Amino acid sequence: MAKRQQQPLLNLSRRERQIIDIVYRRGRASAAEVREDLPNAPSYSSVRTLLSILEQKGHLKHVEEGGRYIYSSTRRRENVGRAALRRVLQTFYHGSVEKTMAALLDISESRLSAEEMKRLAKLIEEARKEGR
Amino acid sequence: MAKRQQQPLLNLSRRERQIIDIVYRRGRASAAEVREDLPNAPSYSSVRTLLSILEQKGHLKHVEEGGRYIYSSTRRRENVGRAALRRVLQTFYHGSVEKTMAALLDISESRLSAEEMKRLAKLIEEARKEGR
DNA sequence: CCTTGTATGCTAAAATATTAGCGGTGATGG
DNA sequence: CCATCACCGCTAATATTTTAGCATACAAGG
Repeated sequence: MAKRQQQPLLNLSRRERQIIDIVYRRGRASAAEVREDLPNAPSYSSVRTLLSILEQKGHLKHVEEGGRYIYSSTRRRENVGRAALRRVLQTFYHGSVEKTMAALLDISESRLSAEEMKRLAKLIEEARKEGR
Repeated sequence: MAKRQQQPLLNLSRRERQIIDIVYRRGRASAAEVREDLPNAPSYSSVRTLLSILEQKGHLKHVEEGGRYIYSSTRRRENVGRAALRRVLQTFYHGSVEKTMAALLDISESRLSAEEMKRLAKLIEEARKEGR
């Protein structure tokens, strides 16, 4: 039974994916900036082509700014982030939030300040109350 | 400045990615099972070709079982999961564990039992102590 | 022992993705 | 006013991905 195609992002080609990733990471970017971040960057011309395609497919939009195009996503970063998170959750952690969180804490231990920890604890506490 | 290619998984084609995703999700799978989960599933034959390619590239391995091949990943699910999590963290949440966690709690609120919440709180508490 | 169903390997065609070249435009500054 | 620079749109060649067909093997059932 073929699944429905709920995730347009999962249907992108390799380059398209790399590029859209860069745009999300940066928030907004020109063709030149995208190119800077691309592994094995192709010609400037190629990057522009891909950007056009992504725009045509509805993933990106652009505004002209000082004569050049600045691209950004058409979808809310927030939503796409959640979808990506959900995917990781399902694919690698059997849907277990607990396991995912443990992993998350783990990969970032050194970077977490006491202050952040505190806020995290609070987040959990709140979710706990709400869930009741 | 072109970045180094640290993530072999980011270099896969569309179908390859979809397939490897399925294998991770299932843990292990036959060609027929993979095909079941593929959106817009191509022929059985095509799926097998892709599986061979992925094996050749070193992403998958197989064992014969009752006359057919059962595929699984060559890399530890754990490690790949973390890499994926790191990517989401960077791409959508500016590297903020706190924000990521908030989102994680958010997408799953209904699914979280009180028991789980408790364990989560404990996890945070422990990380907190360790981090001191 | 033959037929059927389910697999595999190998091969090649068809479809898509990827790349880059060319011509044109507008801004800048000598 | 002209040369240069940094863009963009359009087009087309090249490379890769994706698909499926065909020959074969092996096990199970009649």
